[in-house]
Amino acid sequence: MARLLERRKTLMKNGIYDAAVAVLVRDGFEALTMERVAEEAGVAKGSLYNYFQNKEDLLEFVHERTVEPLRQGVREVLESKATATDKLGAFIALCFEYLDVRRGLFHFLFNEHAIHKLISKPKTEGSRHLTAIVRQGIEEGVFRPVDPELHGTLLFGAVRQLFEEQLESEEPWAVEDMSRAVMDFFLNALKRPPALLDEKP
Amino acid sequence: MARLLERRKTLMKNGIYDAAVAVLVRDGFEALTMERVAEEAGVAKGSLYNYFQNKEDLLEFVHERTVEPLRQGVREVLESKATATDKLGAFIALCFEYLDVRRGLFHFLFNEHAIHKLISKPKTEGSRHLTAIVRQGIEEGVFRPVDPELHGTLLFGAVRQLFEEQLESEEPWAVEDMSRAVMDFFLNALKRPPALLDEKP
Amino acid sequence: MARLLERRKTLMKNGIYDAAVAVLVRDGFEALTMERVAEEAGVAKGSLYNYFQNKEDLLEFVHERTVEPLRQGVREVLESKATATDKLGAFIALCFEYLDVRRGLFHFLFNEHAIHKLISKPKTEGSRHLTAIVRQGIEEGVFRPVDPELHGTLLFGAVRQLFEEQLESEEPWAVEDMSRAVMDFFLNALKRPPALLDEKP
Amino acid sequence: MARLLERRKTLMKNGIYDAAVAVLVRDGFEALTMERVAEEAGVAKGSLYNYFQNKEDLLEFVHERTVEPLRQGVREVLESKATATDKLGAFIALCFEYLDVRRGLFHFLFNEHAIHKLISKPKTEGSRHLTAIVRQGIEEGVFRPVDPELHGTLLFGAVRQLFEEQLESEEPWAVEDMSRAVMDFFLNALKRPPALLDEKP
DNA sequence: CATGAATGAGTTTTCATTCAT
DNA sequence: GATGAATGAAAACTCATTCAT
Repeated sequence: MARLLERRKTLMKNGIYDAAVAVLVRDGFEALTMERVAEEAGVAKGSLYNYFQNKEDLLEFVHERTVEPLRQGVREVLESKATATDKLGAFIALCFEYLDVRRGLFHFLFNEHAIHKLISKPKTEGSRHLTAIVRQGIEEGVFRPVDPELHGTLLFGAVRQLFEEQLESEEPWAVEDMSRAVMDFFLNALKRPPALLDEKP
Repeated sequence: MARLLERRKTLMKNGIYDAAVAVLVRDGFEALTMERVAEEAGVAKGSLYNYFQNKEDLLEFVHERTVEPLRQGVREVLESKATATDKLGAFIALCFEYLDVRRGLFHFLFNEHAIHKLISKPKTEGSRHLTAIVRQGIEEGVFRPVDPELHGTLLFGAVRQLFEEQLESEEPWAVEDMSRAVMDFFLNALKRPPALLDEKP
Repeated sequence: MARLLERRKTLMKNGIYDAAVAVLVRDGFEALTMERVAEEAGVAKGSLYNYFQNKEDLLEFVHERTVEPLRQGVREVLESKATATDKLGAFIALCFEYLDVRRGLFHFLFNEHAIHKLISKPKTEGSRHLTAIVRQGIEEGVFRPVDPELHGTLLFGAVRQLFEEQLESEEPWAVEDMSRAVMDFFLNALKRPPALLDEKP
Repeated sequence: MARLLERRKTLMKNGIYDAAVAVLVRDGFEALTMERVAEEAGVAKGSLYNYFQNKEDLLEFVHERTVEPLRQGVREVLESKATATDKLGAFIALCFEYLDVRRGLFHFLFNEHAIHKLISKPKTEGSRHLTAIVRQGIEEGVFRPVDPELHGTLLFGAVRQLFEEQLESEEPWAVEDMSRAVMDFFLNALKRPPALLDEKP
């Protein structure tokens, strides 16, 4: 019984989520009023408050639900037994595949100040992931002995920028091409000089 | 006489600019109401509308005026006769020096959605500059024959990310250290493999 | 069977009454929403409407049920065969004993405007009771020949004020002390001048 | 110049005050929305916020401005050199004269919970004044040696109750009659018994 | 009868913009 | 040009009441 109610609640939250995303993608953040979300969701304004305490709450939910799958995927890659190089490739592929699906929405998620207040972490979360990969790569001896923190940041920034420009590009690249190109860039930036290949770090 | 009026107008705009920046840095974007700007500038709310058509206009001005010096510096570097490598170094140094001065303000400029609407260009402007440098480097034969567009984007993203994380960092790096580290990263990502040094691109 | 249903209904109303009082005492009138009452009573919001037509109805019930015992006690005193002096004493004692039990709740009952709309009578009801006592006392020849209406009002006001100040007092008096002191005041205000004791009114 | 602006501001506040009072008297407290006040005052809703920070502020102003004259009068009486008996008479007269002017409004001021929160003092302020008078009367030897605190409260309550009942009465007394009757009551309640005049208190 | 999600009118508050002085 | 009071549209949020299950 409680299960049924839970289901209903989830269904409703999903509907509201979809509505919010639709408004966001179509009209942008400024247009995201409770009224419009309700309208889009086909419910009354007041009903939104049966599922979210306030607008901030709803925004947080939208962000969470949107980013979670990507974050989850990245986490799995990170925790796998793969080599740093493979993780790097997987990370990049994940990002761009995800981009492909959620184009419009991400524009909001990546840029919104109001959201940034809530989620100062996510921006650096990517950096931290890449930092971990870089560190692993160095330990595996396939990457140069660079500062992992710094290079994690730089690599993440590179991905993010491409991500964002693709987001608004009129003629975006194919996901595979982007992934390959970025991977190439990363490996060149990190790979040990050939002359040193026989040295052990 | 017209000259004098022009001068007055400029003076006033400067005062308003300073006020807006002060509010922005101190209280954030949400607090940036016309009222507060006027108050901070020591003029009447209505007077703002003698110098700017509307809030959007003022915001654009703030952005323009803030970014312009950096943009100008970058342009000069770009148009100079220096080698790609030197331009790269100069570009990076310029960015981080600028960051050092305007910390608080940039937080707003880089993250604010409302602003982003107005200034979709600047974000890609950096990419274009670096694209130009990369292209020059390739022509000069010191960089690998990569896709300049893509690598311009990636490099700019790397700088931007570091820039932003430094913006909110509790213990930021020294500007010189950052510049050197980033330069190192860039050169490694772009330099021609030693084995190919004698080939002509 | 109808009897049984009646019982159930009464039980339910009692539960709702208790809940409403609990909210009122704990959180004040502004917090008395149907939702909170239902929650406190452990029933669904909609169920309240099976027992009360609307909020106003419920409020009226709360008032009635709260004041009724006091009113009943007063009525019994009034209708008894006691002397005016004894009735006066009993009235005062009743009031302050009642106060002692319902402190928090009365704060609401005595001061709330919304309630006053519903219950313009009760305020004057006390006056009327005391008017009756004064009238009896005059007839019995123990009170001065004053205007019973006016003095009923004045005496009731005196009790009420003390009542209310005690309600919010940090260190309230003992009930007996208060009763004695007020009785003394009343008798002095009403008693016939000793010199006139042998005159008939 | 500043004087002029000050004047304008005061004028406006007066207008808003009048409007608020009109709504209050005509339609009661529940009907006192910012919208209705604005409408009644013939200004825009937003304009109210140029003179009052929020609704609470406005309410406080209404209360203050309404009660102040009475309070001022009472204060002057209290601080005068008159005898306790005269002060008592003056106090009573003041109250009822004031009542005569502000009938409808007082209903709100005396009963409103929301207001009471802001002004827990005023209710007891009257008690304190009468306490002072009683104390003076005892010192002057014209009142019985009663507890001034208690009797201040009782007397104030008596006045207040009469005040309130008159407020809603269909056929109110003349102010002079009321004053005389109450004064008579007070003096009887407080005067020293003639037979005991030679005893020491 | 019990439930509690849905409703939507109503409330406070903000703020860019206008305009009379 | 300067001023700042006036405006009013728009936003977030509340809550008594209804009604399908």
